[in-house]
Amino acid sequence: MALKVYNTLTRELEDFAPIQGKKVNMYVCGPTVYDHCHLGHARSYVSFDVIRRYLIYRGYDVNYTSNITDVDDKVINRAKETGEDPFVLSRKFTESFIEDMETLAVLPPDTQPKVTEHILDITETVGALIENGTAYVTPKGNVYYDLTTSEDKIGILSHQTAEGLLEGSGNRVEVEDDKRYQLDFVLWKSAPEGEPGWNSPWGWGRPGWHIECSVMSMKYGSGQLDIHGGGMDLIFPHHEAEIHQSESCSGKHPFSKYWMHNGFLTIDQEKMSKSLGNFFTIKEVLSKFSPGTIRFFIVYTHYRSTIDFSEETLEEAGRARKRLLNTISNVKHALKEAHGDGIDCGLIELITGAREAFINSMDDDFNTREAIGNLFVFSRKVNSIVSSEKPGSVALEDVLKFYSEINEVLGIFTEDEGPASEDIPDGLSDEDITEMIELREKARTEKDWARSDAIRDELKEKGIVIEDGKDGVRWGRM
RNA sequence: GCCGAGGUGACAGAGUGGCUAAUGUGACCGCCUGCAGAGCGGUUUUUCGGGAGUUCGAAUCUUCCCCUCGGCACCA
Repeated sequence: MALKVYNTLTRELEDFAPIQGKKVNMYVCGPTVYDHCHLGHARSYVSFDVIRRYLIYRGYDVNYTSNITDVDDKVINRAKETGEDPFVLSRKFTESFIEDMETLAVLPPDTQPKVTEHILDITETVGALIENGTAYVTPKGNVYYDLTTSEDKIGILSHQTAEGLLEGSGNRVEVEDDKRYQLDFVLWKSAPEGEPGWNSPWGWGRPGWHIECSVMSMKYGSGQLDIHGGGMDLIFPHHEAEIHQSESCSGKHPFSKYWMHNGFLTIDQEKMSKSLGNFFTIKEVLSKFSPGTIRFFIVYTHYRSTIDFSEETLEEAGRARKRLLNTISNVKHALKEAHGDGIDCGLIELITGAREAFINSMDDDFNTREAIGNLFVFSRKVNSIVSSEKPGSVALEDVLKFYSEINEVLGIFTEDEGPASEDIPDGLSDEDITEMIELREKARTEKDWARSDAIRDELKEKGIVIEDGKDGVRWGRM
C-alpha cells in the first residue's frame, strides 16, 4: 500500500511521489513573532512534525525548512505599543517560540531562516520579478506583483474565481493604495525613514507579506518543493501569492507538488480570537497540562479536522494517554520479573500486526486518530497477556521497542519528567519513599489497615502514588 | 454572494458498498484487591440528521430537504 496525501491543490487524495526519488523538500510557514505563540500554532507545528517524522520513518530523506517572520507590520506596531525596539521584541518572541517547540518535542527544522537575514535574497528576487515584467514599481516606492501576468493561477489553491475574491473583499476596509489591480499584492513596501527597514533599489522599505516564504523556500528547498504546509488560513492569499511569485521567478511548475493544510483549533466550540478573550498561549496551557498531554491532544485528532480545545477535552486526552503509558509501565514492571527465555505468549505476532495497522493508518493521509485507536487495541491485548501469562524478557523488550518506534513518529509516549526530589522544598527523596513504603508493607502484613492507608494518604499528599500489585508495590511521582 | 468542512451511540471521534459500526472518555455491573488504584470482562450501543431512490445488500452511492461550523486579502 502506498502513502496517500490530501492535496489542497487538487482537492484529492493522491499517491505520494516526490519529485526526485526518496528526497522530500518540505516547507512549513512559520510564525510571525510579535507575541507568544498560541495553541493554534502548536496544533500546526505538531501536526507537520508528525508528518515529517512519519516520512522519515517510511524511509524518505526529508529536508525540512520552516521560517521565522521576524519583521512585519505587526511586529513594528507591537513594538510601538510597548516602546521596545522591534528587533529586540522579535528576538524575544523567536526565543519563546523555539522554547515552546522544544517543550512540545517538535524536532527543530533542518533550516530555520529568518526574514531579517535574507533581505538581500528578497530584494534580488523582487528585482528579478520587475525585470521579467511580472512586477511593477509605483511612484511611492512600493513594488507590486502584477496578477494580470498570471491570471490563470488566480484561485488555484482557494478554488475561487477572481470575481468571487473581489466580491468577498468588497465589504472589507478599502485600503487606499497605489495598486493597479485590487488583487495585486505587495512585494516590497516603502517605509518612512524613521521606521525599521532596509535600503533597496526602490528606496527605504521592507519586504511584503508573502515574498519571504517564496524566497526562503526556494533557497533552501532546491527551487521546487514536494510539500508546502501551513494552516488553512494561509491558503488565501498567502500561499496563492507564493505560487504566483515563485513560479514567475523560477519558471518551475509546480512551485510545490503537494499543498497540505491543517484544520483550525476552536475553543469551547468558538473560533479562537483575541476579541472573544478565548485566546490561549502555549505557555498558558503548559501551566495546566503536561507537554505530553498537549501533544497527545493534538495528535489524537486528524490534522485536517477542526479540533476543539477546552479543559475537558484536554483532560480526556490526558486520561486516554495515561492508559497507554500504564501499559508501558506494566510491561516494564513485568520485565523486572521476567526470565531470559524465548517464550513470547503471542506478543511477537501481536507486534507485527500492530506495526502493519499503524502503517496502514498513517499511510492514509496520516490518520493519527485511527493509528492511536489501533494502539489502544494493541495495548489492551498486551495488558491482558502481561497480567495473566509470563512472557520472556526478549518478547517484553520487543514490546517496549515497538512503543519507542511509534514514539519516534508520534512523540506522545515520552514520560513527563516529574519534579526531581531536590527541587521539591518539602519533598521526599527516593530513600524516604522506599522507607515509608516498607513501613506501610509492615502495617499491611499486620493487617493494620488504618495505619497502612494513613501512610498511603500521606504519600499521596506529597505527590506520590502507590499501587499494590500481585508482585509488590509500585510507586510513582504525579 | 462565492468557497469549504461537517452532522455517527451519554460525550469525543474513526469507518466511504457486505463478517457482531473501531477506539477513547464517562457512568454502571462483574473479576481481581483488606480497601483504593491499575488491569481484564461486560452493559450503556442493531445504530449512523430527515425523506425518497439505486442495490441481493448502504453509515457508506444518487437526489431532495433540514441543521451546525469555518474562510473570502491580520491569521497556524
